[in-house]
Amino acid sequence: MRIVVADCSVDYAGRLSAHLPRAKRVLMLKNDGSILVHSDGGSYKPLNWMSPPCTLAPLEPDEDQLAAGIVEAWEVTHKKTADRLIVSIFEIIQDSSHDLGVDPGLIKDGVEAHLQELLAEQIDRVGEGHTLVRREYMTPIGPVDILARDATGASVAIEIKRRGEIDGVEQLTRYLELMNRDPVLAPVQGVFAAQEIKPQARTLAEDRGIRCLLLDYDEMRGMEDKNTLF
Amino acid sequence: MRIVVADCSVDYAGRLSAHLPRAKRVLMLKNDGSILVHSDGGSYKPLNWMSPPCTLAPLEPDEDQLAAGIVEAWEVTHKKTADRLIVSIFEIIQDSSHDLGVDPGLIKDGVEAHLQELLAEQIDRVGEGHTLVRREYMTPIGPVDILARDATGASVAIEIKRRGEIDGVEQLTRYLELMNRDPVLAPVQGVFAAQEIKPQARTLAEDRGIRCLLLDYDEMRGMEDKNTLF
DNA sequence: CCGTGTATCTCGGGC
DNA sequence: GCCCGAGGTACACGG
Repeated sequence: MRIVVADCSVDYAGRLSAHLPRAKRVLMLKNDGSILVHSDGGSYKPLNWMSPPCTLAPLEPDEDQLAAGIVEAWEVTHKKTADRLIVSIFEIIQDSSHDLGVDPGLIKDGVEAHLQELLAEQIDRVGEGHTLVRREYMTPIGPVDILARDATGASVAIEIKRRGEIDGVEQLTRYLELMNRDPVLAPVQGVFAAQEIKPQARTLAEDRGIRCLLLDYDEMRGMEDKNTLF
Repeated sequence: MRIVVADCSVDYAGRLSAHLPRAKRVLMLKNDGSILVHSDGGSYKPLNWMSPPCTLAPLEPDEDQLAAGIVEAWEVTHKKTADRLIVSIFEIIQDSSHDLGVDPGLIKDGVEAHLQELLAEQIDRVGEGHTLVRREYMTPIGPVDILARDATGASVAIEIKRRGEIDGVEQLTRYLELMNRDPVLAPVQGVFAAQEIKPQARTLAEDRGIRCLLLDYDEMRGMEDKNTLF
């Protein structure tokens, strides 16, 4: 990792063309050849960047550039696409390098995948006597989160969201339409399960005959603990 | 802007909980109080971060932490949500500050709007004998990108995307449903035009009788150049 | 202020 | 490898 603070301008050509006028910025050069150009504002997104895999090479400034005050220039090119980023440096204010080693990486906890896992284990939360057929049941337009059967053996397609909004109801509707054409599955009942269901989503779902199910994450996790600890 | 290279561990609690085990990393502290935690890999996204508006305050390490080798700790709290990020520092390897000033910002040359403009000019790409009615044809639920007529005079509604995905098909479907209720327009044929159409989107579109049209941006731009240069 | 649509999205998982 | 869904999405633009 090399960190350079410099007065510079930047030009990018790839999916779009973009230009950064001359200003003081922080350039972060990672070991994989990638580069981030950060200013003192914005959020975590750099003003401009090049994602790996890419290579950084020095460019020889021509006479015009030297006359304009450019003391150094870098060309960062992507290895697979034609993306190109050029940093023109007017002054280097700080330049330091550090060996950071390989990062152990982020450990995350508590997302949608976990909800799906829990509901698959506790499928009777969908209704008494329900049984799991499989998670991520594939259809030509994407995977249904959970396919189950109710006590009578009828198919139940379950879409799980952390926050249930209209998009999720649309998604489930598409699956249901397709699955109901399959004589082996039809008729398929839809269940929209989420930790929180927006009123508009609930209205739309119920209007389409889709059942809504609120999930209590803490309670479900508690159940799991009970199952695993004893 | 303060840049700290340090041996540290990080804990985050907010929408999710996350933990970064002890390792050498780069900490970028922006003037608005926000912080980015970067490693030497990944892309422009930090391992962890806090977006503005937020405040950074030093935490006094307790005995256990001091015994564990923590020499300093920071608490970064979001001003509106309950998000909290804690950086525990075992060793500071480098610490520097710079006044970067306000950045003039990125100047983009877009592509998205240009596609619509080009297709309106080259409307026969939709089909022989097609004529443009108008761009951004307003409906009660939003503007259709292009309304045209085919060689027989029948209405054609065109939705344009750079990348055609399922959402775009849904959007066009809603427009078509509405427009087909208007006796002046009906029947309206749907055309889903994009530089790239995902298989699932194509499947859904064709299932709904919507025609898919691949757009070649370079070719279309080339046509335009020919028109404008000579 | 909030919703909507886009993104050089990034990131992870399945096939 | 591609394709797809999710995101602490971020971000601009419109109402």
